[in-house]
This record gives sequence, structure tokens and C-alpha cells, in this order.
Amino acid sequence: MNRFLGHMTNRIDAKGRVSVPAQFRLIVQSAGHTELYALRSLHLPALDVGGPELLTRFDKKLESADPFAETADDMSFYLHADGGFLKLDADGRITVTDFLREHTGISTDVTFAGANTHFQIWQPDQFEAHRARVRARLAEKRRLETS
Amino acid sequence: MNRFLGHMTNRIDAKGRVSVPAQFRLIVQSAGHTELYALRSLHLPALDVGGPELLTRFDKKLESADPFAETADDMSFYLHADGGFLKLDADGRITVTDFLREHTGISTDVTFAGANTHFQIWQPDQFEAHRARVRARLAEKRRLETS
DNA sequence: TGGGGCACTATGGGCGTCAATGGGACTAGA
DNA sequence: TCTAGTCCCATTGACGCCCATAGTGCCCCA
Repeated sequence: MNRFLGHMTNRIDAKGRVSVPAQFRLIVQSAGHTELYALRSLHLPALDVGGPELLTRFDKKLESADPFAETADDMSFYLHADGGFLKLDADGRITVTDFLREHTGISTDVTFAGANTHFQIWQPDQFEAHRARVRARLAEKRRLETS
Repeated sequence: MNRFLGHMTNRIDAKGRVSVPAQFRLIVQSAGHTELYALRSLHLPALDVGGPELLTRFDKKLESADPFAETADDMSFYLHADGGFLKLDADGRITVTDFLREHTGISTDVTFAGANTHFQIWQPDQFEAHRARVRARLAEKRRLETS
């Protein structure tokens, strides 16, 4: 199964490292990659993470867009300046840099959440809160539709 | 991975020098260059920087254009008069000249921002402001499209 | 079927290397 | 002679690479 599924929380050690769940790691590593591409989400305090091909996928979308539109400039700036590579060490850990902390509020623990084609990095409480909000919205929507 | 990605801020020392991030330096140096070509961005208080081949790349684009068109003249003038070379010292640093300071407002710190095929040099606050603006524009656009 | 051992993950830590930064000395031009 | 630009070296803190250990699930075999 090469989809990112489920969520789990790991602790950051004294040197600022955290293990990427083996389940997620395997998907990336089996594609021959030793680094991850991470992008600060636009509307959530989380990062979207995947193998380097995630960036390639975004780039391709950019190329097909109108290169004169201001949006294309914005998009390129966002993808390349607000995203970065995370190196996996020999034990499958990444170091949690300020690049991650500032956007997510992460301090001592990290929640990894599957999102099918990629996964997300969250501060655990933020993740819980978001999960609760999503559930509430879906329940509300269902209630409206069936009444 | 030989693309310019992510952003980081370095301090200018008492002699007006600043380290180019190793990550970016490696890309240029592995192509055998010890100089950088920098061009003042048209729309932004930043400079577009890359190896000398960046100028070549722009030149090529020019050659394919109509040499009698006024815009080609303008373009050529712009590339050569508003651009310059930055020498990398043995430790991978550049000296921050007035050429850089005037256009960017840089004083004590420099932010380097990846832009895929090249990178940019910013005054840190300006960079943050631009980053926030870009994110806001993209988020707004997304909001309109999905509603 | 129950127990022992194997495999593997998450986590901790040692240590050498390298990047970022600071500063001295030498050179050349004004 | 003074100033600006080079070249070189020192320091320190971060990071990569390596190995160790504890906890856990799984498999295999008696």
C-alpha cells in the first residue's frame, strides 16, 4: 500500500530530531529518495510533505499555467521560497528546524497525518483541534442535507 | 538536488561580507563558477542571483527576439546596466556593495530565497512582507475558486 | 498452543566534520 | 599613508554519520 494513511505522534529528542513514521518513510524510501519536500500550507498551521516528486508535480502544474499572470509568479515564489527539503538521516529521522516550528507551533512533539498522496506535519494540539473542527463541519453538513 | 529551494537569513559582518548559504553555493560551485551574476528585479526590492550562466540564459532569450524592437534594446540595457557580478571569496562569502543595498534596503542581515533555477537576495523584513502578501493573495484566490 | 528468539521501530547519545562568523595580515591603488 | 579588497586562519555551534538500547510485535518451532 503506497498511500499515506492514519496519524501518529512522535517525540522530538534533545538534538531536535524526530522519527518519521516507518510506514511513511518506506513509501518515500522505496522510491529511492533520502529527502522530503515540505511546503507550508496556505490555510493551515501544518506542512504538506512528500518525496521530491511532490515539488516536481507542482512545477509541472506551473509550467502549464500562463507565465505572464501574476499568480504564476506568486505560485513560483510560494513553492520555492516557502518550501524546502528535509534530509532523512540514516535512521529515518528529520531535524525539526525553525522553518517547521514557526509555521506549526511545534515544540516537543510532532504529529504526522496521512493525506493519501502526501502527508502532513502538525503540532499535536493543533492537529486535534483541526480534526474536531473537520468532524463538526461534516456532521453539520450531513445534518442539513438529511433534514 | 540542484535546485534553489527554501530561505535562510545570514548576518553581514564588520567588513561587509555575508556567507552565501552552502546549499546554494554548492550548486553554483559544482558548475565550476566562482562568481555570481545578480540582476535587480523589476517589480521587487530584491535581486535575482545565479551563476554566470544566468546572464547567458537571459542573453539567449534576447537573441531570439527581434533585434530592432525597442523592447529588445531596453531589455539588453537592463540586463547589462542593472546587473553585475558578485565575487565569491574562498569561504563562500560575497561583499555586500551599494549596488545591493540601494535596491533592497539591506543593512545588517540578508535573506536568501530559493527560486528554483536561481535565488533571490532580500532585506529580511521586506522578504517577510512579500511572503505574507503572496500567501494572502494565493489564499484569497483559492477561497474564490472553491466557493 | 505457548514460549523463545528474531526483526524492527522509536529514541538516546558520541564524535568528527563543516558551515557561519570573526578577525589578522598583506597588497594595491588613491 | 590611508583605505578597500584579498587571502588566510581560528572559533564555535550545528549537523551528519554512526552505534546502542528498550519496547513490541511476529514468526517459528518444540
